[in-house]
Amino acid sequence: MRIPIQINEHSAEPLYHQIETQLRSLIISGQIGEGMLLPSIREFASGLNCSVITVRRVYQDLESEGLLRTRQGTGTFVAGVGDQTRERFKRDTVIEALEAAVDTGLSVHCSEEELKAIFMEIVRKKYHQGKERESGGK
Amino acid sequence: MRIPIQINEHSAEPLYHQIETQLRSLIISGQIGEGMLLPSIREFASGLNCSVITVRRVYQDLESEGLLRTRQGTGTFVAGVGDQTRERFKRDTVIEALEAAVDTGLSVHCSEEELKAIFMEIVRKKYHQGKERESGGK
Amino acid sequence: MRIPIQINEHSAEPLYHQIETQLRSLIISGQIGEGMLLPSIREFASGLNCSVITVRRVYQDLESEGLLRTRQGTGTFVAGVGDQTRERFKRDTVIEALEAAVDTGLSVHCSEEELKAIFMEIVRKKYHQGKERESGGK
Amino acid sequence: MRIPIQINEHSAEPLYHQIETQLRSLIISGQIGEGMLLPSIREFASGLNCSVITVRRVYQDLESEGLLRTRQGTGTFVAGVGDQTRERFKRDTVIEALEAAVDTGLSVHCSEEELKAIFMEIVRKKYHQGKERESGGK
DNA sequence: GTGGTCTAGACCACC
DNA sequence: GTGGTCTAGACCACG
Repeated sequence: MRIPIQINEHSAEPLYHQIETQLRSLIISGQIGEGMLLPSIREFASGLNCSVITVRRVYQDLESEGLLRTRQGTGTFVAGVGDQTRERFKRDTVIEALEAAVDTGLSVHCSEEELKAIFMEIVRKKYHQGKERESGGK
Repeated sequence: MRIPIQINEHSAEPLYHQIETQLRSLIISGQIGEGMLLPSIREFASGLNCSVITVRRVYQDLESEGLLRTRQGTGTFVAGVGDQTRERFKRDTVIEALEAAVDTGLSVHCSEEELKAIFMEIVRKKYHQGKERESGGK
Repeated sequence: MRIPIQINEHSAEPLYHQIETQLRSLIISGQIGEGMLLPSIREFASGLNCSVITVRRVYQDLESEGLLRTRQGTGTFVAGVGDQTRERFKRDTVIEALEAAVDTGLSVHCSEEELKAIFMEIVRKKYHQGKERESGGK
Repeated sequence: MRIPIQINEHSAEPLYHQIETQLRSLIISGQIGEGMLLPSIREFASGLNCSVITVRRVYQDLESEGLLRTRQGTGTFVAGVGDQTRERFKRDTVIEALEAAVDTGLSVHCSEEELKAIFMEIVRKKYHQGKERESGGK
């Protein structure tokens, strides 16, 4: 299976962290289903054009979070995530991200109205964009 | 003049970066006015309980962004940025923060409605909180 | 790879600035090609007989100019700048240098004819010198 | 007498050095004639909006070069500069400036033809501009 | 007094 | 191995 991960070379964010964040999202949002076999470390690393050490670290970290399970000689699988856990995680993730953004707005003294207006515009753009792409793909 | 900077010792965010971010906010939000003389690097460092080198780096970085101007033997000043530039700077900062948050929402397949609801709740809480504090302070 | 940098110990020009200027020239003149891996800061510092901090500063400054790109744990690379950008960069550098020289001529009331004559003589000498050295080297 | 000095606040060049360079040019090019009384340190400093210490340093430096002469209680005068000295100085100054510019051209691998073309253009612009201004002033 | 430069050395995170 | 951060401390140049 092909795992859709986007690497941003120019970001200051460490490679392993970019991969972890995205893979975690894919698992928890259910886009990579429970029990599914992930690519081998070498295969994944080659696909991402990065070091095997980096992928190994990602698998280890997510395993220690309980999201993955490794079976010697067999491979790495997606562990079971309860619906309740999934929902709570999604919500927590979103809340954290939005709070950070609102804090930024507050720090530069952006008015409540302006912040809301900009937010609505961005949501409209990004969610609409996605729908168009889906429709286009049919 | 006393510059209100909050340092979080336990954060993974580098010291110099915390200071930079906050000082940048103070400048572009206009809370530190154009032409104002900032504390000397030694004085500031002592106040923040950090090395002079760290403060120097902050001043240097913000100077290379065009927000500060320093003259040897004289001190470091807030550079003159037009209101227009400041507004653009402010808007860009907010847009960037909100886009990151909405991207996060998209990545975990959060619905548009849920995202908006959570956002409104957070804004209400944070902006209201501020007002209460202001009223309480009177 | 060996980077040819000449340090002048006795100059009033700061060390880091000498290195920056020369390294910038090597990059924008295309002598160090796009994507090339530069020496590690420790290696470079040892070769230049200076502190790692000084080299680090050079790499950092050139990165903020967009000429270099560095990734933690991997190294520092020459950033991809288009030929167009490089040409503009080159031309700007030369124009700036020549304008400063002509301004000097004007400030001491040197006549247009004399200035041109001296310029031609210097160009002839320096460009010819270079060619002789190349021929001599064969 | 009003001494025409232009200070560039944004330059990294130290204040005293900017003043020295320009005053030296004015004296050696003969625009401030031999024996002329310069403004008092305080007066000059006030006119330039800088510290008296800075002007004092300028006068001292130029005096030690033999270009100025200070008489206790009387003031600072322009010392005599022989025509020969004046001519040699002018020439040396111009040569030094042009050599630096040509070196820059060489360092970025600018071709001889291009360098000459850019130079001619700049000379034409700057010398012509001056003449126009003179004519316009009449 | 101010900022500007450079050093040696430490510890951490990343690959 | 790589770069990233931070420290203490020195010395110089500027105003």
